[in-house]
Amino acid sequence: MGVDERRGAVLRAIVEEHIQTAAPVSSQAVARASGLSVSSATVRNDMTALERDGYVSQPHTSAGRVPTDRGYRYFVDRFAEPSAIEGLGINHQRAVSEFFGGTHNALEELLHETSGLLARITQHAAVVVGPPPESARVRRVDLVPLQQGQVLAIAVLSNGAVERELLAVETDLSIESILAAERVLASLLSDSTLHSPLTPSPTGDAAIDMLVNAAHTALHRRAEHADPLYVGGASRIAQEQDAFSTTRTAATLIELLEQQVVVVSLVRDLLESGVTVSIGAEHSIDQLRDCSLVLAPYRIEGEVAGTVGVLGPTRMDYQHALAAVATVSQQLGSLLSK
Amino acid sequence: MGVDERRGAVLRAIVEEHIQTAAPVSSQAVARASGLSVSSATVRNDMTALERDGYVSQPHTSAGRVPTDRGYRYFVDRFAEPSAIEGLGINHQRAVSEFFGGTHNALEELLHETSGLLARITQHAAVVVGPPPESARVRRVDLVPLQQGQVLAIAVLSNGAVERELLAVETDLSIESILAAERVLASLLSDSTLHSPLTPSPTGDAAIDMLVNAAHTALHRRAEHADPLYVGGASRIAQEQDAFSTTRTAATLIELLEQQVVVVSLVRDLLESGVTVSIGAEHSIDQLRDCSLVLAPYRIEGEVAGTVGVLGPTRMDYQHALAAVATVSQQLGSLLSK
DNA sequence: TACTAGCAGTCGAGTCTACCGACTGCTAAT
DNA sequence: ATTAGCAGTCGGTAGACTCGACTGCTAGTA
Repeated sequence: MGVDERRGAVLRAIVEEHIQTAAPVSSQAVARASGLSVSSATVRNDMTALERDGYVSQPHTSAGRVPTDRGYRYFVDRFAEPSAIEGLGINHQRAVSEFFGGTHNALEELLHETSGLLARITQHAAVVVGPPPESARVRRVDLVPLQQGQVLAIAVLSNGAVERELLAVETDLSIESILAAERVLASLLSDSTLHSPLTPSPTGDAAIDMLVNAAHTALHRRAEHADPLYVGGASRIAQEQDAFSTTRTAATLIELLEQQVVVVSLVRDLLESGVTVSIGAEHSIDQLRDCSLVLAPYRIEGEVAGTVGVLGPTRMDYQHALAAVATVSQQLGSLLSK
Repeated sequence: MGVDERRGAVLRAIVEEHIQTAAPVSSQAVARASGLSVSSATVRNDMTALERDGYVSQPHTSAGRVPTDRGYRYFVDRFAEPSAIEGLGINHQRAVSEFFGGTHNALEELLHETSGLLARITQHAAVVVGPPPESARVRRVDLVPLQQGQVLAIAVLSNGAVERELLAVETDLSIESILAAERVLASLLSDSTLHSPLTPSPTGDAAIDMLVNAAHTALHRRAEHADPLYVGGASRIAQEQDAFSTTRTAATLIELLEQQVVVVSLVRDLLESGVTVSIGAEHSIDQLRDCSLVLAPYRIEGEVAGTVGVLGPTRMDYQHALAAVATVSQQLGSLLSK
């Protein structure tokens, strides 16, 4: 076995040990657990080399080594990815099967529950990005008068999502005008996407045209909103005392998840550049400096429709997280394709 | 000034001081800040009496006094309630006005944003319980076929809420049958509540009847679900380091909010017995032992429709919280009544 | 050249002590 | 009834000390 190969094994042992114990890993522990038959002194030499190259670091002089972001990165690229699918225990596999085998409700609820499932099996916070509204076709458009001067515009999409916008209208608008506008919108939008650039053609009746336009732009605008995000198990973040030093950082993280938009765009950016695991400060969101994000896109009828992901401390079980997101995304995709 | 009156003033000073400083309050501090012109020795005598009666307690022998749940209770009943509405600063009042003056979307989004507003001005977690589905009348029923064998049943309610249920149907169901079922449901449910005990009368066509029944029971069941809960500012809980000793308890609290059901029924129970402020262990939810809950129902056209509330540590600014929930609930109610 | 054994050095963490200061409770005086 | 003053209690902090878990280095070995 060459030196480089052994150093990889040492790094691997350091990462695996550190994931388990959360403490700096000593040369002795590596010599004992790595399966290599070398002395701790040799391991120490390798460790100094690994430290020189930036894969591990020392909290203080007389302590063991802790992996750096770079160390985790090497570990994930080299050791974790291949066996992703098998890495899920039988219990978790069964939980996933039961979940997707059971009955579910409309899209939004399903996605929300999926985030809960992922959080449960990984013990970390989980996110699910829903399919963007423009990916589905309009199946139905309703204009429902609620009170004087208020009309609710509703679009039912082919994936089961429902988009709504509340419109303010003139109070003397007749039921007949609303029905007429509804018909115009239905013929305009049916089987196209909300995002489609069609413009309504005037009917001649100004009141109807105004309502049609208002509803059309409102629904159109909604389709351009950020994709919907579902967060599960945010409370796990507060449990990870050791990883997120101050409670302040934990609170900041939870707040970030509440705001949604930052996370959604980060997830999108990462996947667009083909990244499925983002470790520590690799991305540019300062508040997520101490976190890793493990992602897997899910496909509906072959097309990428959304993403499931796990958000945990950099010191997380990547094998397990990768296996979890892979399994869940695959099952979710096939359920939604059905 | 009688002795009892002075003791009340001492208790009041202790509570107010403790709310500000989060530390045990000494007799000196009370003598200085209470506005009473008595010596600290007199205050000490009153403090022992207050302790004997269970209003305050001493963390250890040589420390100041801390209010007990009972102390807070006396404070809230005696000093806080009267001036509730005025207790909101001008900045917060403006924030509320701006919020309710702006435009909003369909009901669910409005309620969610309201919880965020309340969290922002109180600096605590906030909850909003939405109007129960059965309180609104059905304005529209849709049966939208999504894919082979799937029909989405949608009910639009008069308050702008939309209830959905996904139905599994036989794959060879014709569009005409679905439309026929939709008509039956529409005439059955229109202008009644989802909760209404009407039963559909058979049409003679078995396929149609089956679909009608499935949709009807599904929507009916949904109306019996717990009322919807919107949580804002859950991250504030993690920020309150001193109040929730371990991070464990903070995590438990956030988890409780995620689960929704416990909180919803607690809020309902409290309001039904006329309680608007629940302090510490007064209620029976063990995880909320160190929390207080400040509630205010909001009314839509005179009828109680839901609740807004603030969830914080027992050591919270009750004056401010009461003012905040009072103002927000009032404004929310009048917006929804409009 | 590659590895190992062993020793000296470093530093964090835990323990013990002493001390300071912030309180209270009590008593005697007003 | 109130107050001033004093003695007593106890938590928190700082310093000294020890323990032990590491590493880095050097000299020796295959």
